[in-house]
Parts: sequence; C-alpha cells; structure tokens
Amino acid sequence: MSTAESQVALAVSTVIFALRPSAAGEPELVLPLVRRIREPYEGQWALPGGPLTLHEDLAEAASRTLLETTALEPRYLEQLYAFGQLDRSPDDRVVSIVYWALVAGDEADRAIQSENVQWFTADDLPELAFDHNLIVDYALWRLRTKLEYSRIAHGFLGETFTLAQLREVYEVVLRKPVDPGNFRRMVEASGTVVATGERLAGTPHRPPQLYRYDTSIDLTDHGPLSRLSAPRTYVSLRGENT
Amino acid sequence: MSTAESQVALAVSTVIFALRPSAAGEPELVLPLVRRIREPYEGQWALPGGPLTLHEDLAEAASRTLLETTALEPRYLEQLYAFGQLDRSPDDRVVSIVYWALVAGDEADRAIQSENVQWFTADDLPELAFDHNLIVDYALWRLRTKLEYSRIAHGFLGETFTLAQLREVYEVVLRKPVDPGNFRRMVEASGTVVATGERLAGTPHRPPQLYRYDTSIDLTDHGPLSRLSAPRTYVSLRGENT
DNA sequence: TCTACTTAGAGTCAATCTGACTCTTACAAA
DNA sequence: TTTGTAAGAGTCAGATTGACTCTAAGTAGA
Repeated sequence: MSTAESQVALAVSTVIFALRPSAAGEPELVLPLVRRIREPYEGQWALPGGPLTLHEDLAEAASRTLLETTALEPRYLEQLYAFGQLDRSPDDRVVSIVYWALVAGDEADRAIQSENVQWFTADDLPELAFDHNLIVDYALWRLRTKLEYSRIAHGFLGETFTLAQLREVYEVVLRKPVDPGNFRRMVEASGTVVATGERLAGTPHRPPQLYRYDTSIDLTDHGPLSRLSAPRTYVSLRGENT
Repeated sequence: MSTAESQVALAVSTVIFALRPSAAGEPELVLPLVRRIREPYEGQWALPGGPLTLHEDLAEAASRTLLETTALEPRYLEQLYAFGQLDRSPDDRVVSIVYWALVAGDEADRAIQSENVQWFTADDLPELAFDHNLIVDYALWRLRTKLEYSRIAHGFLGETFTLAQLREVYEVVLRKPVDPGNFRRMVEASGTVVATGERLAGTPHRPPQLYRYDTSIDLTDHGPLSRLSAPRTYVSLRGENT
C-alpha cells in the first residue's frame, strides 16, 4: 500500500469519437464519458480508463476500457499522448497514456448508455475531472488535423458508404462545408476507396455508388511504428467480441 | 522490492539529434548513446534515460537525462511515443515514454564523449538494447516528416545562420538536394525567419545575409497542447544550467 | 405519363503552388 | 584585372486547388 503510494501510477485512458444524429437530425461528433464513483472528482465526468495491468499491452488496455464502458470495438485506434504533469491528480502522481479511437456511428447506437456512462457533444462538454478537458481538446485537434492529411474518415462509417456520407464526416468533424465535386476528385485521386459496383437505392434522386475502403492500403502512415501497431490499428469489422 | 517487481515500471528516454561534421567533412546526423553497465543488455548501447522520479515532470526528466549524458540543453524537445509492449524488457515490465530532442551542432562539439557515451551516425547504428532500434527509427521518421511541414530545422543551428546553412540542415536530414532558389522562396514565404541586417564575411563569394528565427512564432503547432508544453518546448539559449 | 425536384457525377476555368531553371551581383583569391 | 563561387532576384511550365457549370438518373407528386 504505502509502497504503491510512493510510486508513479500508470493509467490508460481513451477518447472515443463517434458520429451520431443529434436531436435536430444532423449528425454531430460525440464521445462517451463515465461518471466518477469515488474521490477525487467524485460525481464528475471523466474519460473511460483505468490502471495499466502488468500483463497487458497499452493498446489492449485502451481497447478493453473502450469495450467495458461502451461495448464497442474501435474502427481506428491510435496513441494520443502521455500526460504526466505533477499536479494533474490532487493526491497521487499519475501518468496517463491516452489513446483516441473512432467507432462506427451505427454501432455507437448500440452502445451502452447508463446512469454512469453517457455520450456528450464533443464541442460542448461539462467541466471534466483531472486534466481531461485538455486531453479531449488535444484529441479533437488531432482528429481534425489528421482528417485533413490522412484517410481515417471511414472509421466513422460502416463497411460500405457513399461519397456523400464520407463527405458528411468531413463536414461535421471539420465544421465547414466541403464542395462535392472537389471532394470526389480528391478521394478518387487518393485511390484509397474502391467502388463496390452496388448502388444505394431508395433515395429521392439519382442513386449513388457504394464504396468500400481499400484495406490493402494502411489508413495512415505511422512510419516504422507500423511494425509494432499495424495489426492492432485496424480491428476487423467481422470480429465477434467474445 | 517484490512489490516493485510486480508493478509496471515507468522510464523516460530521449533520442537526441545533432548535426556534426563527419570525418569526410560534410555534416551528418548523429545521436548519443550510452553503454549499459548492467544486465539486461550489459555492454550494449542504449538510449539515454532512466526511471521517472516521483516529483519530476516527463519533459523535465527527458531534459535531465539529456543534460546528464551529454551536458547539453535541447533547442527543441517533443514527446515521441510511449512504448509498452509486454516483451520489450526481458525480465520486468517497463513502459518507456520517449522524447526526441534537437541540439545545436556547435554545442554538440562541446558534448561529453567518454568510454560509455558516444555519438553515432543516425543511419548506421549498431544493434541496440531493448527495442531501441525501433525507437530510433521512429524518431528519425518523425524528424524527417516534421521537418517537411514544420519549422524546426533551426534547432540544429546557432542563433543566427545563413539560408545556405539552414538549407544544408534540410539536405542532410532529408538526404536529398534542395534547390537554393526554391528554398529561399519557401522560407521567406513562411515568415518564420528575420534578416538580422548583418552579413557573414570571409566567404570566397558574395556574403550572405544572417537570419534569426522569429521567436514570436511558435516552431510547431501543438494545438491545445501548447497550453501545457509551450514554455518548455523552447529552452532559452542564454539560460545557464545550474 | 409527365413534370418538378434533388443529388450524382463529369467536366471547366482561373488562381495558386511547385520544381527546374536563368541571370545578375558581390565578394575572395590569384 | 580576371576568375571562381555562391547570393539572391526572377522566369516559366506543369500540377494542384477552389469555385463553378452542366447533364444524368432516380423519386414524388400532379
């Protein structure tokens, strides 16, 4: 006990992003938070997470807390940052290694909601426990920055999607309109997307192509790090969670 | 003792980059390594670092090990990644939070060299302890990637420098020739550099302008994280190390 | 069955950016 | 005074990007 108190504690937390229809109808960027059930910050909202166990990989720990709090599996998972300021926890010294994740919107609907787990609009959060507001701000910044130079947007979508759906991800996350024609040109030039040959029927207009991501291309370039995390970055869609 | 063994240990290491003239005369990218003086990997080269102490910030710990092993202060310091695979240390479980740093070349000459601290060419390293080869590869990748879209090159240089010197940083780090005219246009357009009005004399050709970095502009955009690390990112040149 | 409405998807155009290149300037050395 | 070298200004063509137009192909309603 006293030994543990005199050491630096190591925790893993995860910022989980999803896109969900708001009350008004249009989709918005949301993330799940858990209510703290003990001091410090008892009763306040915080990022899902917990102490790192001895026989658990960092990314595994992030996936696990994600699964435990939301019953979801990440479509995209990446390490965000290690936070270790001296004063970030009032009593003990905690270093938090934070991950950020994307989950598909339609899965997010099936996610757990309870008294102690709730989804919040990413841009309008209450005052969170610890330095978690800063952490979420940074995760948001990384998400927005990365969306512009990388191809991670489909992490919010299902296996197949129209270009309009993909474009809507950009518009909602970046909070600005995107020209449909130029967007199409950009996506086609990137070569990361493949037409399935099927079309989405039932629209009150010309039926759009359905696309699928070219899984042979890695979503983002992690450099030499992909040697380490590549097999874990993309969790199979068809994987059963047992 | 046994309590410590059953917990996850937390260490901070730093990849330190400098530019130094090679034996052949032209500058090359080098980094200091320390020889391990105990098991595991006794006798092998490893990144400078050590356990995180209870009352020390992460970036401080990185700066400290940097100062201890090389007697240098970083011109640029940034968190690289937290490495935590289960098998990265043979006996115990260690999570290493790794930083990477740039030090000025002329200062690097004054750096410590000893039996157990030596500088190596970054692209031609021996087999290192633990997963440190992977870590250096990743740090190199980040350095090269970041150099292209960010303005960190002057971290290798002194307070004033010519555009040719700045361009040489790019050429050596990126391992490709850079067109002088286009480079000048790019740097001038970025607005991060200010002419001092002085010129470098003694060259066998037209004397070049000396420039200085515009310190009012932050070197890189860390987003919301600058709230946290901005004052620490840039360590004053004139600061005495006491 | 025809018309209106809506988005898909192809294409155009001009401004900007980028890489390759030329030309003149200003110093040191011979 | 001539020669060599890099500084620094400038040019030009191809690629990229944002704004925009036009036709295609569905549904819904008259």
